[in-house]
Amino acid sequence: MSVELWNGWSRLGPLALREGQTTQAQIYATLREALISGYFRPGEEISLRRAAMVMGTSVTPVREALRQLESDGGLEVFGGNRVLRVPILNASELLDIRDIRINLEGFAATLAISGMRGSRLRLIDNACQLMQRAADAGDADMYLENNWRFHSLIYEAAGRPVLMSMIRGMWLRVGPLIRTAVTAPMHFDRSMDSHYAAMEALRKTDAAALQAAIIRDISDAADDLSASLQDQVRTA
Amino acid sequence: MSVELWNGWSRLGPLALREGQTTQAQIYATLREALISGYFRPGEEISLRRAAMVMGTSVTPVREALRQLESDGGLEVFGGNRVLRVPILNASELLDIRDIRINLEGFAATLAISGMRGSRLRLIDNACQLMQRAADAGDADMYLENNWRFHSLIYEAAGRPVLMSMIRGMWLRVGPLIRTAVTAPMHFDRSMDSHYAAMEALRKTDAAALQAAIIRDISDAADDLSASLQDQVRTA
DNA sequence: TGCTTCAAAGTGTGATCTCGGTTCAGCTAA
DNA sequence: TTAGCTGAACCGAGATCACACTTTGAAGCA
Repeated sequence: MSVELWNGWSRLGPLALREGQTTQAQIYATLREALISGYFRPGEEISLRRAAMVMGTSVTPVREALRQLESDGGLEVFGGNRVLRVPILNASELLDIRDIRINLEGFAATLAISGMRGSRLRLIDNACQLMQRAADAGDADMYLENNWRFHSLIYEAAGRPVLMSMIRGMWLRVGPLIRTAVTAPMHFDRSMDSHYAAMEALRKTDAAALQAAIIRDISDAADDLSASLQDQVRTA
Repeated sequence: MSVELWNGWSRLGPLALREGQTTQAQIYATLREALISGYFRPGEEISLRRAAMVMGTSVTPVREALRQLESDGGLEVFGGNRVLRVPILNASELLDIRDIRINLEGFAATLAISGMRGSRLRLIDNACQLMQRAADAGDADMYLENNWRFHSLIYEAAGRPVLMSMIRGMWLRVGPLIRTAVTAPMHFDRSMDSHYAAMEALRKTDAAALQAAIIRDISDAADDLSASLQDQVRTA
């Protein structure tokens, strides 16, 4: 196991133990955020013992957290040794996920309009501006963070917790790929076009237009993800 | 803890250890099927040690299986003691789940037409007939078993594993309620109407008609579930 | 009779240990 | 030089134990 493969852990550290939450829940939340943010590369292996060492706990809570992530599709077992790794998606799985996202996030968008308040709209607008700034500066970290914030703020307005958790599950699966997708030519520009269209639809409280903008964003992203899939195979 | 609450376990027994599968995976699969089939009532508590005793294993694999089910929404933590129990859904969660099902299962239905083969169609027809027979005999167990088989056979024809797993997750959440829903007046008749409509659409390879039949089935079931929700609150 | 108290039983959580298996570097022998 | 072997290191899986906490029910008191 080369150290280079473990760069995902370099952004993480020992757990800052908070009361009222189980260790397992904190590890799960930490790793899920890391996966959505693309800290781990597709194919990167996650070892129980090493993870426990980084987190400063025993393997027991780590195991349960990783098992949960496996159940969510954020990790997969690999090889005869049953090592857990970040899934390497193929084209058909990507298509599968894209269509689910179009259905669920498109539906959430139509519901979001009626649940939209001024304060939330300002937060969404803020996230949109920060994305633009990140795109101008070429800051992928800042861009991805605010991209998730932008979308989740919209979907949360739908007031559907179960729907929200399913959407989050989809982002967990594509997270590790997104970081490579943003390097696609013109990705920022095309993506921001959809985001501005969504903002306009939100201001006009036009549910159909918002849904269309969201669906276009997902479709464009899926195209770039497919392209980065080729790179991934080529460099593997 | 009264023994009466534990009737869900009476249908389960010690694990028949199969090779090539981890104990944890077998426990998870067993309990998920039991939940989908409605063996456990909403609010029923699941204890690690008791479950381990029934399964004939230690608590470790049971713990991971239950944690996974909690992550899927099939179980929830309850009270200060963090006991796991079968979730008691409220009306808004039911609405949330219904709409997700309409989106995902409706979408899967449209895809299923092109992936349909004669052999699969015969299996679906068989499940439909068994459902009718169970409805005539008032056999809820047999009805529910073939209901899930009927629907899953259709959705699997879409050839979308991720979509399929998300649909299964939704059934896991409503499973414990369905058993009480089938006692609703005319439930069998209305449900079988939709099923026959689906069969006809399958034979005509009419995607739109199949989608409409599935959506109607889900909507009707949701109405009966809401009604059974009232009973649940009243008897609690 | 009704209330408080307290101990026993039950709960999940996390750490530790053993086990069987895989992986891989380094050595031996052809 | 290379094919094959070997042993150390590492992996996850599962059992067991200690611990803190909650629940519960019966005893004891007002």
